[in-house]
Amino acid sequence: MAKVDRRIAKSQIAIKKAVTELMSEKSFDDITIQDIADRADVNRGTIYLHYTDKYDLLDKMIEEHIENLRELCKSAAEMTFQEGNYVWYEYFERHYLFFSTMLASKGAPYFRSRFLDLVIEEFKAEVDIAVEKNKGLNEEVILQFFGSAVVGSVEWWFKNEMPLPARIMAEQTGALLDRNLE
Amino acid sequence: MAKVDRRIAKSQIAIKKAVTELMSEKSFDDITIQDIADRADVNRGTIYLHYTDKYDLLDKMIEEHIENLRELCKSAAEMTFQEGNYVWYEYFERHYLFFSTMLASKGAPYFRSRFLDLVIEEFKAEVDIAVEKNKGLNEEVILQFFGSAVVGSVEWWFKNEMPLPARIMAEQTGALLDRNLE
DNA sequence: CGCAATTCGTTGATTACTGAACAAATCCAT
DNA sequence: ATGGATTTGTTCAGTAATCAACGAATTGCG
Repeated sequence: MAKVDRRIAKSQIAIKKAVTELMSEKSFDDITIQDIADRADVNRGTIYLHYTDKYDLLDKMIEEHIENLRELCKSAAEMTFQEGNYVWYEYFERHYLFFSTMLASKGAPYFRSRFLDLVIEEFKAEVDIAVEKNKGLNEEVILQFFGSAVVGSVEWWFKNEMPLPARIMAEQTGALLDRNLE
Repeated sequence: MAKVDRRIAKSQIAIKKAVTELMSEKSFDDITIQDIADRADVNRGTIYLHYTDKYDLLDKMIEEHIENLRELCKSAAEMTFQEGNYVWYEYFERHYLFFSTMLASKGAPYFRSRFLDLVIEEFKAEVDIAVEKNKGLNEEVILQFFGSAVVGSVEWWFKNEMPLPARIMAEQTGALLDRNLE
């Protein structure tokens, strides 16, 4: 991909970091563009250079993480669910503040459904393969069932401040998936 | 003071941080301008906008810290040595990486003498006051004696990875100074 | 030593960011 | 609801940083 000007990269990183931090402190509705600019140490106008408003900014942050998770799936295509899950949980851990605020705060309920959509989408190929294990079951039901299970597990993990190591979470939820879908 | 463009502030902070980090990893002589630019995530040319070369850069970093310590002395003018020392030790702690590499590494022996000069300079006023305690003693000797003592204590503290809390160091060296100069 | 490779310091054209200002929209207490 | 204050989104001229390129100076290896 064409490499971006490092000034753009730095500005956007600072802005996104600022939003994540602010969302862990107060509701998204109460965050002003000026708040974000101050926290990011960036001129208010700079934000408008990259995003039309704060909703667009949050959308792009969400889409970026969703896209990154999708990319991780590609590289994990040949793995078992246990191994593949671990790649995801490492990513969650690395972006702890973002995911915990996104899944915990009421400010961004949209993220949860966006996240669920991705999980289901990534499951589709696997379910096709595991036909004999699930004969007589409706595919949509299977996808919703296990998709919700995965999302709920991640939510529980963040809301309880990661009581188990990522490795363990990945192994256990991975085992449950392997047993049913592999 | 006239507020500086935040782009300038950010660039200079990134550059100085990069130098400090690199100096803790290798000798100053082995650090190239490109190294600094890479670490600071800044174009190589940007460094030349602010500094003539890496020696000028290091000089300005040193002078800035010396000046900050001098400022701290002003605000601590009415304190005892114990209290005033604590203000210094808090500053040392906050800039741990800089001071430990500057006092430990062979790359910047100049800093030590610059630091000693400052300590002696700041002691001068106090020694004038404490004449009766030190009658019969040459002022230059007193200044060198206690200046070296302070610098040596700080060096020991950093070289041994701060074995005592800043608070204790400040109290104990402060007590020794109060006993002799106050 | 001699030569290749790296680093240096500088240049010029381009782009991103800045700060200040503005009218319009929104918020909020009375 | 009304008026004052804040926030928004946009504009503009000015400045800093970018990237690519350059010859000159240094380094380091065979």
